[in-house]
Amino acid sequence: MGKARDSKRTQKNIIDTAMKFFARDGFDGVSVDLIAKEADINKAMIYYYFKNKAKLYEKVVNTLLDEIYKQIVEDIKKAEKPRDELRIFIETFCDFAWNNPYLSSLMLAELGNGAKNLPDDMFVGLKQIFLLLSDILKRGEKKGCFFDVEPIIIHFMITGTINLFISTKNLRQRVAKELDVDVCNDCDEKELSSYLYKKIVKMLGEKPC
Amino acid sequence: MGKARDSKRTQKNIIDTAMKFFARDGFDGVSVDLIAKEADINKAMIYYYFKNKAKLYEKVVNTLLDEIYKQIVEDIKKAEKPRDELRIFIETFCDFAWNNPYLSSLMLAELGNGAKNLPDDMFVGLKQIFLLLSDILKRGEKKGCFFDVEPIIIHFMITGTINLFISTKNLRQRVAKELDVDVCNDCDEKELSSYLYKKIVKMLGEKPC
DNA sequence: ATTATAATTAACTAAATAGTTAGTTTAGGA
DNA sequence: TCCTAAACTAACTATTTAGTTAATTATAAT
Repeated sequence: MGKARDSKRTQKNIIDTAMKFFARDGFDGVSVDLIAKEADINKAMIYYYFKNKAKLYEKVVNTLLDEIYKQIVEDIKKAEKPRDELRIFIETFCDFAWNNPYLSSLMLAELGNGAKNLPDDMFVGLKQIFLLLSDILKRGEKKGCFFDVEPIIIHFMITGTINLFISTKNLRQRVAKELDVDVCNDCDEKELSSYLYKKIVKMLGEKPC
Repeated sequence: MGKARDSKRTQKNIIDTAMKFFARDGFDGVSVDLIAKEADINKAMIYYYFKNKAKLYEKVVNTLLDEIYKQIVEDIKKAEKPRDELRIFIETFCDFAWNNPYLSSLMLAELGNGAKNLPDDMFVGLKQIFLLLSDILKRGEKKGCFFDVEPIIIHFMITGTINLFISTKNLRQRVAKELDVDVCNDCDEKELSSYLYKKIVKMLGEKPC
């Protein structure tokens, strides 16, 4: 029944549980005791495998950012033109965040507080993703496909919007129940990404390429 | 020397200090002891005036959201056409957030975790601001000034981008130092809001009105 | 001046917290 | 089969935490 000792499984178990609670309650909002209890392991195992709480958090964020980065790099190979690259960047980011909703909460929390929980060599993950998009936009601009591009702002417009949309799912339902106002409650990730792409292209697009 | 008893001043002092630390470290990241120490008042005063930590947090968020809402409502009176309203919404939001940088961190933190720290009757502030923009966009759409508007997404594109840009000031400097890449470090709030307005109008604009 | 009340303080409690330690169990190779 | 190192446990410590309490000081109206 899988109760045998298995360090890989134990570690994954810890990371998955930690991810869930860090995303919901933030770094300071979760106790190591709780993570241990929810993961159904002895608390000392967390210190055994991850040294301390901060390192565990680091590992959690790193894991997510690394996965999404690799996924985008992989998907983007299919693209030929800058617009396709942009579309795939948006689609893949959106898809991944939709299916790993902890990512959005964690990214917003980290960016909101200036990545104070992330040590110097660790916010590499955030940089990588930004550089990927920045590169797409700049090459596109040189080719004349995009114009008047301010990469960091466009980056926030895309990833920020997706992260906010996903992490406010419950909040938006709450609003919709109380008010007679459309907050796109029935929109899924495909609709979000296609709307976003359409709008961003309209905003940046010079000629179609 | 202003050492005399003054309940108003004491309360403001507590709120201002709490705001600063809640923005930096989040609700769970700050202790009441620290706030008291930094505000140079006795901890019991916090409980005397605000009942408990959660209520203090509520007061802090409420204060900021209320101020910005009123400011936008005030400024927007000058507008005549929908595009002017949109421009003023962006400008005022941007200006206020730039000069009260705690707002951005707090908004991102609250939205990121689904406003779990905000009781039901309190995320009114967030709703109000959204409804203001939503109204501008919808009326503009009816008049044929904007087209294909999805209010909640546009709202996140505007406020999310501004909040992220402002709360990542330090982070962006760190990135710029390490990499040879432009992250708009010299941009001030005027440049941010004018770029944003220009792009949003290009994105939504049907005819100029 | 007296008094009631609002503002303030220091010292306290009980629970929760991150992290440790010393010892025990298990699996797999010799 | 025995031995060793990795995987695991229970019980602990020292600190920090939110919140309380009872007593004290200042203020402003009578």
